[in-house]
Amino acid sequence: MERQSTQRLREELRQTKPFPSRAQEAYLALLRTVDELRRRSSVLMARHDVSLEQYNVLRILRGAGAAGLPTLEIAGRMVERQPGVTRLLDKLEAKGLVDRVRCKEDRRQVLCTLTEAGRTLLASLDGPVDESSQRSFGALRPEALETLVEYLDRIRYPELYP
Amino acid sequence: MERQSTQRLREELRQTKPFPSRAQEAYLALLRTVDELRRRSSVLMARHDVSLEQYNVLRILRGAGAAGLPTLEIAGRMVERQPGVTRLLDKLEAKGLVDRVRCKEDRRQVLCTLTEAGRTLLASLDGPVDESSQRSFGALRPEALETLVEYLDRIRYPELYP
DNA sequence: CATTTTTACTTGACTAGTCAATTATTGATT
DNA sequence: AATCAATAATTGACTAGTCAAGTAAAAATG
Repeated sequence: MERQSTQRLREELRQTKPFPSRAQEAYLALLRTVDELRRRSSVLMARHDVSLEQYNVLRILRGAGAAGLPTLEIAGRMVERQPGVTRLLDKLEAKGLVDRVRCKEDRRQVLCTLTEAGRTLLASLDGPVDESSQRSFGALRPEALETLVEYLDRIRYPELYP
Repeated sequence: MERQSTQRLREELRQTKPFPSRAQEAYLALLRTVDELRRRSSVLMARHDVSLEQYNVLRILRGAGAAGLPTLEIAGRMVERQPGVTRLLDKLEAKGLVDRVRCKEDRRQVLCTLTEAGRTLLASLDGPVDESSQRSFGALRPEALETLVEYLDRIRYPELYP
């Protein structure tokens, strides 16, 4: 089990030396896994001429409903920083997938909403995305998935788990 | 018909629950965790004016020893594609951390080796990197780390775990 | 009120990554 | 040997992300 996966990771990296520590082995496995997952879903998005990151923005906006969301709020729900989100929105607006309107109540904010085109594009991606996700995570039982999420939480917030 | 109603149901779930499925929750947790880990180590590298990616190239070269490695071989041990590695090497060579010499036996290849400066820089990062890694993964017991690596392996190779 | 501080977003200058096309060299095939 | 295919690396044109600095509007303060 463990020995097997260590072996495979070593082969994958074509590395002869053992890992300096288990922690670093886990770190590399994390990087590789996320990269692989990104690649798998990017293929789906590419067919609709949006990037994975643009897709994530669209999905957040759909979750927010008709009221829309200000830019900073979108950034808060993503991994990226504000400037990156502004630039993503620039592109999405140019493609007609998102509307941006300066908020009447607070003219500093810019409210972003999905256009009809954006909603349609998202809808056509729902099936494929879900299938791909099931394919990737299907090898883990629900309890394993739960454990995985807990472990990842611990890594992100080590101070909460002494 | 059937398809539409499941879609509607899914959308309803999305509004009430934060995650449409455990798989997607795990996916997001993975993205966030890797991003956080990248940030933590980037701070260390930044003090020596190299990026995390440049550091990874240096470490691979150290692992390869005095013989050095051709560009494509470095790329093979990383997450990135060749063009990205060429550009990373451009910057590392400009900083005097890496030497590049066209290989005598096969003039298509370019052999890359660490310079003394590169070796010194790496050495001074060893301690901090290991500490940071222990801090991040310290919240997981060794058995948990093993399990984590195994789960990640399953995600990358779902077909091997039916 | 006028002034300062904070907030929301944008822009500039960078690093980094991708795919597709290009160059140089090696190897294989008539 | 002349040609054609494969391989190694690079370059071009893109997307995306970062920090730091700038703009504009709202809130807080004196």
